[in-house]
Amino acid sequence: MVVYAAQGDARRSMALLWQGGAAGTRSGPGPKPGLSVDAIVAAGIEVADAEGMAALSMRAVGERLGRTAMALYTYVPSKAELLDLMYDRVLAELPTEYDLAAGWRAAAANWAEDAWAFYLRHPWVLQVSQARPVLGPNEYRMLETVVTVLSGAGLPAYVLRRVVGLLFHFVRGTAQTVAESRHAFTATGVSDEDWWYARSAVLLEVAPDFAQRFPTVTRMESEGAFQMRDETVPYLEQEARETFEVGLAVVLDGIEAAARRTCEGNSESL
Amino acid sequence: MVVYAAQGDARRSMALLWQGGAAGTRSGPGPKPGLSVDAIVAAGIEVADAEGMAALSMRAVGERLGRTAMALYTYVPSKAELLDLMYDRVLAELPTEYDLAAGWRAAAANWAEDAWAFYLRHPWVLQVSQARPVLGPNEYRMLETVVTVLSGAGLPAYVLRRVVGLLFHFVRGTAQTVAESRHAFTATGVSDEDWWYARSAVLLEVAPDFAQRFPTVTRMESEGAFQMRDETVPYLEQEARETFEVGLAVVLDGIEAAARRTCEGNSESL
DNA sequence: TGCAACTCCTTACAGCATAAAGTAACTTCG
DNA sequence: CGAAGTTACTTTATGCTGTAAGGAGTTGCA
Repeated sequence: MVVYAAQGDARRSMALLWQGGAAGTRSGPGPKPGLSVDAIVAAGIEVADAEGMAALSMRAVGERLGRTAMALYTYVPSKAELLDLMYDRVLAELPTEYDLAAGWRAAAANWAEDAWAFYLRHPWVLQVSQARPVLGPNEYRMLETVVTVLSGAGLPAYVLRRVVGLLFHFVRGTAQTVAESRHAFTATGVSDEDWWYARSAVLLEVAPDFAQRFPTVTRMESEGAFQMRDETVPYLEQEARETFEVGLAVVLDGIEAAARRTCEGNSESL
Repeated sequence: MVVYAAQGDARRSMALLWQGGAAGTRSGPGPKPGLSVDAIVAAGIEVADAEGMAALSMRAVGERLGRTAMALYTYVPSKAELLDLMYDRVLAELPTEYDLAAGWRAAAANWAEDAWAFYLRHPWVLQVSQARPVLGPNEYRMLETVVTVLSGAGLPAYVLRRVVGLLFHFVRGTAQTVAESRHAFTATGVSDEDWWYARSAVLLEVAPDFAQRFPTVTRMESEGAFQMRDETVPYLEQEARETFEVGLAVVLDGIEAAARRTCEGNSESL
């Protein structure tokens, strides 16, 4: 389930994002507002954190506030705008200050670690589409942070801009695997171990020639066999964690290599 | 919209995946089957290719075959299993042979290019969850291909396994940006250019202090400004394409660095 | 000729976003 | 002080979704 940014009235959504719910309190006729944009956004985040993106419905958010779904439409133009606001609000949690004294590489690793933890705290954020982004203040704040950290590598602006994308895709992708693994557990009640055990047994039955058909995979699986580090953390989650750690090192190595090439003066020889 | 793999009867789904719809033709009482698993899977792929994952409904697939939605349940246990079959079937399109004579790096770049094109031909594939994977024959075939190609780098199995994950996350992530950008266009009719033009105008109104608040981003945007290469390809799509190209080079550099460290004998010093 | 098996259809249900219309509360103006 | 106008919120309704339940019609074998 990918959820797309609101494509309606740009002026209204951007005002909600950048100027908060109200630009000055209202004082006209009619009953006093019992809700606020802020309260609705907060309730939306609570629902999404607790039950996931699929459970985020206008009914659910309204219910949490003691209202019907339709009551929310007084404050928020549509579900898409509500999600934009939730997304930008929750991004405020991310730190912005990273010590560059120990080098950009350590700072970048720390940022990636914080972002990873953030995505796992709010896994629904991974389902917000990245094309045609929300363009809220906290999205730019996060971007400013990453760009500042990676600027230390001394890449030309052209490369820097794309490397930021690479880092985002990588962190989001690995975090998503963990998020989906957790979702599968809560949805089915079957642990990663039990799932894998059952599946691989059936796999052997159904494809007895597996090792002949896929020799390289078979060899890698046996030689690079996974070592359980922590019995309390599910199998697939530990795998994803190691992909994150090893992959991050590889990505940072790659950035260093690109920077080195820049210094040697032939930054365009990709 | 992430769609998860079927979690039902493992034996039945795996048999469908590995042994085709029927293990031997049926010859008992009752009317002759008018459909087949193959035909249903093909129709599903057609729907998903043409209208996207969100439009893939049992009703839509049935309609394409001149049946009702419920007719499909005679052949396929549920929508989740149908999607597993669609996923594995469509993966058969990917090439498996890459010439390693020119080095693993060129082969890996070629594979990434083919995978990127594949994902953009079938963007709905990007919405199939990667945790608790489908485990079909073509998924393993693709994995075998990638592992074979990357084996050329001489990484230890432990690292190789994780690097495969990195490469997948990266290719899928960049392709997804393009897929979502295209989706946004067909869904709204607004081009990337028009969208960005309208949004950035409002952004200036609503955040006049943008350059002070986000100086590093502002500097990167102006220095690394995007140069339109091809007027016929949308803006965000060209951006994503460049992230793919630059990012791929960085990732392959990183793999080379990891391999070099391995040769020097301290592969674990990440 | 029955009977069992099988394909396929109709109907039904709960849940989704949101349009439209109605009710009640509140301020302001005459 | 009462009417008018504005606003908060509710109810109702529409067309989607996956799939459970039950029924109709077709076929092969006893």
